[in-house]
Amino acid sequence: MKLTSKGRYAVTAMLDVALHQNVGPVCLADISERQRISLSYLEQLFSKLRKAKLVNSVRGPGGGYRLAIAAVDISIGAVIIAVNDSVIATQCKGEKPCTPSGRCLTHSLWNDFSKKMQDFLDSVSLGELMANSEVIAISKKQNMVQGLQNDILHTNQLG
Amino acid sequence: MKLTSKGRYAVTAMLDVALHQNVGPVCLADISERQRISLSYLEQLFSKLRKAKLVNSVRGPGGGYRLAIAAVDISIGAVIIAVNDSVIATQCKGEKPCTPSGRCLTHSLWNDFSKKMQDFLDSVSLGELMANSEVIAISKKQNMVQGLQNDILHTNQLG
DNA sequence: TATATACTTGACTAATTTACTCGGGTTTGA
DNA sequence: TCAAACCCGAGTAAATTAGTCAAGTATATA
Repeated sequence: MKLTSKGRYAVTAMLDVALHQNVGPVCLADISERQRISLSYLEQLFSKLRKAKLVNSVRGPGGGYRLAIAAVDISIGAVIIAVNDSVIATQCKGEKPCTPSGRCLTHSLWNDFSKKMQDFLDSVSLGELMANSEVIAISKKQNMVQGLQNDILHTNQLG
Repeated sequence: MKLTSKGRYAVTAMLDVALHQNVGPVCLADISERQRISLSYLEQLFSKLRKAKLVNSVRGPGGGYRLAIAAVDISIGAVIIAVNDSVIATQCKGEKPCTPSGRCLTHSLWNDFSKKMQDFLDSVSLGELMANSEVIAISKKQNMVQGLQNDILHTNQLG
């Protein structure tokens, strides 16, 4: 599992699709403009995302991409793995049985962590992020209204 | 937050120190041999780990590195950040107020995730990994003993 | 004090990956 | 038909990784 800006681009783009797909397929040109990612790079990323069955493509004018499944069913981990083709082969798999002086143990400890990491990334979905943000947005809005009301009250009391 | 093989090397090396420091400071040459990481590369990594106050160095013959604090107090996140000097500056920080058409929202969603990720990495410590592994090791040992006993019983019954 | 051990630092480099460009396709709605 | 959009592969500059080399400096110990 690798986590670089490539994965960030992919997740960002997927979030963009999730946010805009209610008005039909989302075309890459729009994502490119909104998220400032080069069109050709997006093409490469979406080629992989499509092969991973995370999005469906609609060709021709008015076409674009749609999520292949619900946003809540798409994990961040799946998106990141989809665009990082080379799976890191960390563990000393058979070739030379690892010096008994500690290498295997350290590797197995790293694998423990790697597994935890994977589980974590699989447990967070695009949909969850969006839902969280809605809650926060609503809460912020309420605070603003509250603040405004306080201001009005305050003004009234003073004036 | 970036997660590449550089971070893996750093965590692996720190685990090696944690596992061997009971017999005094651990020198880089030993880590290099056990974990198959080039000495010079380890020097670079430990220079950063030392600056991050995660290890202390002991110079001269018999010297090496020690954890600066207890293994349970060193998070994987801290180790990874220590060796990745360039913090990814994802968020559109002020420069141009982000097109209102969606960029800011997507970025803030990514930041939500990034925060979760950071919290997760901060929540796992070197010590925790080691403790887990001990439990697993003991359990494996018991299984082996059990298996051996079964073999003996079986042999006796047949012979 | 001499000396070997081991950390410290910085400059340099090959290999790899990332992020991107270019130039062509193909599909399809209007 | 035509233009919008996906599709595909080759190529490439920039960045990063992983590593080398060559000097140091500090210090335990003989």
